[in-house]
Amino acid sequence: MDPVPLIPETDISVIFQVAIPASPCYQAFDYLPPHDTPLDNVQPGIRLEVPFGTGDSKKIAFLLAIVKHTDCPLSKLKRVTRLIDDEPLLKEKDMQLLHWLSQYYHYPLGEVMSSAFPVSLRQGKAALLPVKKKSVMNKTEVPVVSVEQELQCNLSQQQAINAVCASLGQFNVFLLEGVTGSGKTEVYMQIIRTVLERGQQILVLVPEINLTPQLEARFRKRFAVSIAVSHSGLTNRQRHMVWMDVQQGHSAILLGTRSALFTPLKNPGLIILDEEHDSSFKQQEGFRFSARDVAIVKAKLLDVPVLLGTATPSLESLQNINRGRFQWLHLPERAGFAVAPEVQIVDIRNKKMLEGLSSSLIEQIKITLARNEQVLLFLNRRGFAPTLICHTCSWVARCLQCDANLVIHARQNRLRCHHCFSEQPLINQCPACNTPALTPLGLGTERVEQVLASVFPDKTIVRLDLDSTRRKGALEGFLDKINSGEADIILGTQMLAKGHHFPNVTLVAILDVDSGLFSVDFHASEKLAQLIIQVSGRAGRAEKKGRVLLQTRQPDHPLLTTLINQGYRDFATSALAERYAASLPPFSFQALLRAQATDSNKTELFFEAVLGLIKRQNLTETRVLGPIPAPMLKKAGFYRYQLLFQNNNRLELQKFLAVLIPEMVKLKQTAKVRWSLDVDPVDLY
DNA sequence: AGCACGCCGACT
DNA sequence: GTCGGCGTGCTC
Repeated sequence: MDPVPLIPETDISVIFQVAIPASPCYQAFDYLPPHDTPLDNVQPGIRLEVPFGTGDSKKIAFLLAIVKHTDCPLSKLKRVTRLIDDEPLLKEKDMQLLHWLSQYYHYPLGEVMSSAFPVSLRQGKAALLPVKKKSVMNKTEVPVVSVEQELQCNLSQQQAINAVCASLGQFNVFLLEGVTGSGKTEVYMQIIRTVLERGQQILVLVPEINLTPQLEARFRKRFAVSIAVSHSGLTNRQRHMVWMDVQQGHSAILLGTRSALFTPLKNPGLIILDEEHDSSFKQQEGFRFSARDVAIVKAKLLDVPVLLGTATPSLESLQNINRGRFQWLHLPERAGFAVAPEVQIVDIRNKKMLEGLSSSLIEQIKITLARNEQVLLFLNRRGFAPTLICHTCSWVARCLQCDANLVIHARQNRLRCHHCFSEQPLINQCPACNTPALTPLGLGTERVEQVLASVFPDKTIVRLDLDSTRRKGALEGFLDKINSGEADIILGTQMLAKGHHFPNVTLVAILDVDSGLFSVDFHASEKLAQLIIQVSGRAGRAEKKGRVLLQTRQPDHPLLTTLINQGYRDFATSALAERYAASLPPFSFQALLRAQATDSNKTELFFEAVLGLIKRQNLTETRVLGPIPAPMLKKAGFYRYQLLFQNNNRLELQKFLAVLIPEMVKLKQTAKVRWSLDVDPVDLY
């Protein structure tokens, strides 16, 4: 046998180009190959350990390519310490996706790669292979035993299934628009069955962790295949195992939240993204990607169809349908016997209110409870009251770290800031004028719970918000209470709006619609309309007809009247027309540069330097708006400002950022602030 | 981001 | 005399 060829010490004709997660480092780094290691089977996508920086500190790096030369002075070249993987954990297509992500979001490649791996693999732990089972990807033995019978589909469901199934094996984006209760999940499952029969894997993404259990349960009931579930609730080891399991092709279905998107699929056949309009798909810190947009890019790379499902399509997706880029699939009616709820505006101007509840709402609650049906009340503000005020001297409890009021949490006797972690005991005496009585102003879920308890003393009330569900298992307990019929009135925030199926709820009320009507962010009306429709969708999902009440002081607001009289699609059409007239997304493209520092002078100097750079580079094609202070200027002790970039052409905006960001990183003012770039921001403030 | 180098004020 | 402040610059 031939001796293994060793790379002589002096031979620099082999250079390892690697990506290292070392935050602001955008460039690849060059290394000499490791000692005494045959290179015949070394492929891009493997992990390496490399010396990096001063001392003997080591980093886990990712091999990008093996090249023949380097621009780096030879004296600087260090040697790779060791190869961690024998075989690449990522295939070429996976690597291509990561390269695209780094370029599009202008985020360092090393960090992007790092975020694609579970923590233990990031840290360089060995890739544990799950026990070798027979791969379910083996076409010859399809284990698709439907445990549960498929439901009979109506014509539009069947058309949707046929359209996607006809496209298997090639890229296509489908938008499945169906009201709550129209049977989207059945459509997903029948398509999934066909993909399983082809011996391929399915990636199913949901916006948040709470939505995984019910979908998982339905999949398990239907399919006798290995199903992997991945979300932030798993331990590092569990995540590692799930990741490897899917990578090895041992699980046929991967169900998860946005981070599951990066798990490499051995044999991908379909990507499903449920509730595509949901802004939780946008990562709001660090690497700010949109899981919806990335899912589409990934599907394109993999040559598989991607199916986006929702009752309330995002304006971007509707525009993509209008332009013929997405194929529209529509489920116009509710499946089975369910009928659409009746939506009604409750004008609360000059009405006597009982802690946020109008008399007509209380009347409706009574009628509903008398019929032994459940009531769901939505208020997007947790705590007892958002303000504590002194009526003598008008002192207000403020957070010292933020430009915000402290929220009263009566249960725990605390005043809390919802924007930083600060909190303090609840006080009764005004610290400014010593008046021995302070007044809680405004409404939170705790306060509404209290008034409900006094109006309906013999009824069971369940409050679902971040505070009440913090304890592990608490949410499941509440959901059981609701589903068993023990709960009469369900009261809660955001988390009620999403996906949960409460068949006995027939009355839904939104206590304060107005808080969403007058925002400075142009996305707000779209989000409010989606929220109203989603919350309304909780009403009357079974045979019982539902009723929805919207309490407002703006009963003639066009958003509400259009939405209620003409429906979501008409609202969306007029909202798109407004966006077009104002050249706003999806008719233009934006990126938001945020910066914050404890010393506001530093952010000022930073943006001054950025503007100077833009001028020097003569980057005139792209509109530059600002910098402006964030609406909450001071948060957690940091002063925050932002600069908005906008261009009608996505590519032009990308070119602009591609010049600006690498130059900006080199400015000395940049190092003095915490900054972030948000491409396609959904939260402008 | 970390980490080291480097040049100016109050201490044993 | 020196310990350490953080401003600046680099990481193959």
